[in-house]
Amino acid sequence: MADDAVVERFRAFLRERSLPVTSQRLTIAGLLLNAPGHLSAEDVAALVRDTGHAAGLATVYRTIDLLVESGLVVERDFGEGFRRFEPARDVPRHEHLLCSVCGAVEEFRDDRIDEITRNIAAARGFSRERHRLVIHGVCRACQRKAPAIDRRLS
Amino acid sequence: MADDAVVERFRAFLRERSLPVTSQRLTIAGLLLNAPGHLSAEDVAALVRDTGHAAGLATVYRTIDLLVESGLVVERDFGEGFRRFEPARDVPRHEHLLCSVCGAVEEFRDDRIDEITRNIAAARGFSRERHRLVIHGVCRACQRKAPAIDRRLS
DNA sequence: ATAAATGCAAAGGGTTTGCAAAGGC
DNA sequence: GCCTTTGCAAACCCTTTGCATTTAT
Repeated sequence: MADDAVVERFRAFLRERSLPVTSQRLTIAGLLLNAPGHLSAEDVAALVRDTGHAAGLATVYRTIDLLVESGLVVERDFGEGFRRFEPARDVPRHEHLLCSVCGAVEEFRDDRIDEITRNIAAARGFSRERHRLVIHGVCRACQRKAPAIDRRLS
Repeated sequence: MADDAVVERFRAFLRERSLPVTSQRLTIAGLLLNAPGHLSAEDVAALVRDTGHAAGLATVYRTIDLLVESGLVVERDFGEGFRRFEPARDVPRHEHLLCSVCGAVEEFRDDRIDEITRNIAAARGFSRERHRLVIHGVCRACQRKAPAIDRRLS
């Protein structure tokens, strides 16, 4: 995993910038770039530890910054009080559903959103850079568990 | 302003809960509920000071919590690292445009967004609570100033 | 050898909380 | 008078930064 295609692209990015290719950077990149997505910085740090590697939290943050600058990772803010990061591979214009019970994130894509936001922005004389749409709710799995809890509480 | 209709509703909310009606609470409610919208907690605290009143920042936060619980104020998170609050009066389902230069917030409404998110959630077995759509870009006013800056930088 | 990255701990911004003093009911 | 709020400062969470040490080039 430390030498797969997407990590190679990060390595190339570092070389272009004449930045040292350190083992921490490769470890973090290898894990985050191949993760299923939507990890917090702490999640990444935990992954590093769990795979038997070592990297301080500050280094995780600093490496994530580089991955974002390289365009290989994108930053997400779901209003949870912390940021999440996902590999750019998945990015081509998708939106998110966030489960308010378990924090799970699902993705969806709908071209109408893009078109609508484009039109709205144009009508307001707004130069649109991007948009963020998040649907908050309860995922299927948590709904199955929820009724029992509701009964207990009421 | 301290005794307008919407502040009366807050007063009623406090009474229902048997909570003391303090001058700080009325001041904060009167200012926030009648504000043009999208204020941070610090904005509210500054408003309090600027109108010759006094209330500690902690009290501002605590009172905002009550206003949110009462449903008279809604909380917004535009990913700026802090939260904003707006009177619920404006809320009937609107979305936001956020200027990434000056931080100005504009609102718009589009019923298709609601319908689309409803359908997406249903298709995923997601019980939808709400959604948040923010268009990030540069507002008309900032675009007028930007070209000069661009030239200066390049 | 040089310049940069690392790790740790301290600082930072927004927000919350503990506790003595003040105030509504 | 009892119970809650208030104000202040300390604590808190996530993130960034300063600095001595280690590492890539």
